[in-house]
Amino acid sequence: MNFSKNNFPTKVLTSEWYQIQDVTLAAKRLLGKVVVTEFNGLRTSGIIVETEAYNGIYDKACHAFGNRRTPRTEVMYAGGGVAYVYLCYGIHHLFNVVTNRKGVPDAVLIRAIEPLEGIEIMLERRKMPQLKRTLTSGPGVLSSAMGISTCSSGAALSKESGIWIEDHGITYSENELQAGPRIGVAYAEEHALLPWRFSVKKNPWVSSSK
DNA sequence: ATAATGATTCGCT
DNA sequence: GCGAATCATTATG
Repeated sequence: MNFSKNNFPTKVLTSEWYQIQDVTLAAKRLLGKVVVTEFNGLRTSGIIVETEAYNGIYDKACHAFGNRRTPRTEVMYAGGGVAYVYLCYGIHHLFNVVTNRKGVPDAVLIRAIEPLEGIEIMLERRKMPQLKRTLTSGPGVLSSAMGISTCSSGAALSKESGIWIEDHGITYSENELQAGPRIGVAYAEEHALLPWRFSVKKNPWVSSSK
């Protein structure tokens, strides 16, 4: 058994954990969890400090709005516990965690992490000389730092696929969390202002986008 | 086959 | 604060 810094027995989240029916609850529960990647023996990890919920077919900001099924969105229907990674603006690979049961295309976008392991590796991937807040504060740069690409889209979150999430016993009470509108979804009309972006209050690693 | 469009980031002002 | 970079995905003809 492995232990975290605070002596908590770390455990890998199983696919059962991701079957949460309420995607906003899933987004809140993912805060404090630890996302880990290990590609080519290079291990990196970080504590999730900012997420956004995307509510499947009912959410105009979600790629699966109106039950849209395309080769890209199909992985969101596979059931909780797989990764949905897609390319945004032709440059950025955005990492989402699929939640809820099979056939319900809910997903949580991971927007920021607090670096834990493999900081040297992340600095090199980002071509940054030293550790700064911007290393992992934002969905695009976080994927860059951890080596996540669209190659992982559809992969089950497990050690076998090189990308998974662990529980290190870090939890937050409701008043330690902050909720606000999601970023970059102005086109989603009446769904644009829903307070479905969640972050840890006063955490310096949260992305600065307003 | 072609054209429009981002769940963003970075550099400059 | 503002605008460009840049390309897979998608819808449409």
